[in-house]
Amino acid sequence: MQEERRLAVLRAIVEDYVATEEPVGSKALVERHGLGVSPATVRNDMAALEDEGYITQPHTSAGRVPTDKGYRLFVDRLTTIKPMSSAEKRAIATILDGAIDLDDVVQRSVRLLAQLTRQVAVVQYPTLSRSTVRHIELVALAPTRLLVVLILSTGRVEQRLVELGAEIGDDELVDLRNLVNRTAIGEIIADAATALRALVPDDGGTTVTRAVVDVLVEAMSDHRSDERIAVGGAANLARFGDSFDSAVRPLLEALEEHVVLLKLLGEAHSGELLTVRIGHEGPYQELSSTSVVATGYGPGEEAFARLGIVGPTRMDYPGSMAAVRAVARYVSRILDEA
Amino acid sequence: MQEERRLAVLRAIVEDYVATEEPVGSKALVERHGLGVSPATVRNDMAALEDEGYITQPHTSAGRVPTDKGYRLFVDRLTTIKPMSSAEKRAIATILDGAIDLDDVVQRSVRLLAQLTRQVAVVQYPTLSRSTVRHIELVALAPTRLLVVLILSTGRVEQRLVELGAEIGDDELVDLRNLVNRTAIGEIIADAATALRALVPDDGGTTVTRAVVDVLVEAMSDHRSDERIAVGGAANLARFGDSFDSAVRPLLEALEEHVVLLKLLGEAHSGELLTVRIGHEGPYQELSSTSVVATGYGPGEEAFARLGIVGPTRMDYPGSMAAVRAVARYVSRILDEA
DNA sequence: GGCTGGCACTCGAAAGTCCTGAGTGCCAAG
DNA sequence: CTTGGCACTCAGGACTTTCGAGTGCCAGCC
Repeated sequence: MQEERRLAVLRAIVEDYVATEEPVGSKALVERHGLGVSPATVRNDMAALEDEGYITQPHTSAGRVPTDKGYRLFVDRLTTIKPMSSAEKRAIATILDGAIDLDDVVQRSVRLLAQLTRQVAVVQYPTLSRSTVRHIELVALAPTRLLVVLILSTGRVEQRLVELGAEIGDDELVDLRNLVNRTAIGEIIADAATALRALVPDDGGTTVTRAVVDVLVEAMSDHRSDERIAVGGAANLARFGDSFDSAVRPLLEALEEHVVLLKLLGEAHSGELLTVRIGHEGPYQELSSTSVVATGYGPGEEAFARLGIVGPTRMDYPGSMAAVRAVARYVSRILDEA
Repeated sequence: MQEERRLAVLRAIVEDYVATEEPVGSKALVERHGLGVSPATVRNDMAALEDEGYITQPHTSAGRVPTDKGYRLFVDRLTTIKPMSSAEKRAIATILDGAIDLDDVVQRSVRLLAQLTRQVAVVQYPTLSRSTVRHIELVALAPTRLLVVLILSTGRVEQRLVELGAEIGDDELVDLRNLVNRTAIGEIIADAATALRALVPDDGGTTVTRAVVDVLVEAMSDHRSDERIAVGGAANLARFGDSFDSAVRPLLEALEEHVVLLKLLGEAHSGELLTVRIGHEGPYQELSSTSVVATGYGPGEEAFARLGIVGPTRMDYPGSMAAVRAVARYVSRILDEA
């Protein structure tokens, strides 16, 4: 039972610290939370918690502050993700349902997430890798130049300009269009790419076909789009006027490094597991005072991309986790329907 | 001649202040710049400049700082835009020539501009309004559902999902595709929209045609894309650790308000005029300590979108102006070729 | 054994004080 | 018009003092 109270104390410390941004002392603690014991008792507990590494004192005579380990425990054992209010749910639904295409869904999600959590939100665009080919369109812009449009099952549209080495006639164009579509439609892009490549013998084939196939294969294996992300809510960083150098500056710099952000979000696994990475647990030393709350999303069981929020270690974890999870679910549902 | 020297003094003050971020005094001024007079003389000039409102003292006994009016004069009369070094020119060329499509051009421009100026860069996506229809594609996703793809002369691709009220057969689809393409291709989108609308009599027409036309017209008149912009280099704001509240915070907040940024960039006029808006000259009071250097860009003589940088009033105007102009020219040239 | 009140102690933050030097304005002389 | 000289101002840094929130520990109590 003392054990239980200690955890209660830790929870109280985390909650107060997150709320006030100031080290919390024993007296304030008993006043604000109704733990039925005296400050002295709490002090003993705090000493114990400190020994175990869950909290520290910034300086000798000040209140306690949770350590990364403390937050970890808080997240793992003391948090029940509070469900979103029905008003919030409705807001999510209305905002996301208004989206007109995939890009719009992503952009709306970012804004939404940033607003809900008042943190920096990051959403990865769905990756190509698991999507199938829905349609390929060839548009003649000039006798020797084509616009190749690749439409995928996720709604993503990739477009490329091709300079053919030679002229192409209308009939030829129709034939080619039929050919590539027959070959690729319905296939997962990896398979589509190999099938297309097989159309062109190693030694030759017509220059035109070769050019078009090359560009399609390139577009399909282009992992640039795997790395595309949308970022929003940078303005929320302004709230952390204090701790500017330690927390805001490095984060601000990281925000433009999409590779870094991707790594922070983590790998997209299947299943919908919510990941919380606290401070030093992350891969970047400079970001040791920022945490990441992220999860995968995608239609059905597949998680083909991730989304989440990035903020200071001192953040409202339950709230953030709830928001991230809720938005991910909604986005997944929308992708399901599409 | 005293008049001339006074301007020299103003220029020296601006340059020093921009470089050092500290109020500049008479003594330091004569030392660092080779004006062949004594500090006392400079002091007289400074007093005069202050009377006329070009500079002020932050407090009684400190150096002088340029006012917005001072910067204005500096930009208008004391600045010759220094041409970019050939190395810089080459860098611009290589980076922008590597772009694969319109979006990529815009995104690369933003990064480039941010790097060159070490400020926040903003690039508006080319507006729809002056572009023509290159091709319209209809893809059947399901018997009652179409993907409508609208390809414009700028390389922009707009896509919409349409729920038809009824099923559509293959032949019907081909006919419809031909019809809309015949009607719209080559037209400026405004004209294309009216022409398309004329296809459907007010009282009826087939539901399918009506649905497709509606969505096309909507896509063509969708001014959402007029408001699309790319932002980059927010990390550069981190350099202004001082003056955080006055300069960085409001700007950081504005960065997400694309409407605000668009207004800052200004209207796209034709011609390539470089606009500099200093501090309070801008439309937003909260941004009274930020300046904007922007210009229009676009193929040929038409400026159909704008790009520029946003930063503190205390910025390197000649350098920023040179970079903005150079990037705009290059982007325009690329659009010319495409 | 655990909880509590009491008490001496620590030490950061805020407020007060002093001092220095960069910078100014003005004046009389060149 | 320029210059050297001079008295004056005042923000910012260094130093000191004060204040109080918070702590650790101990002896007594349940």
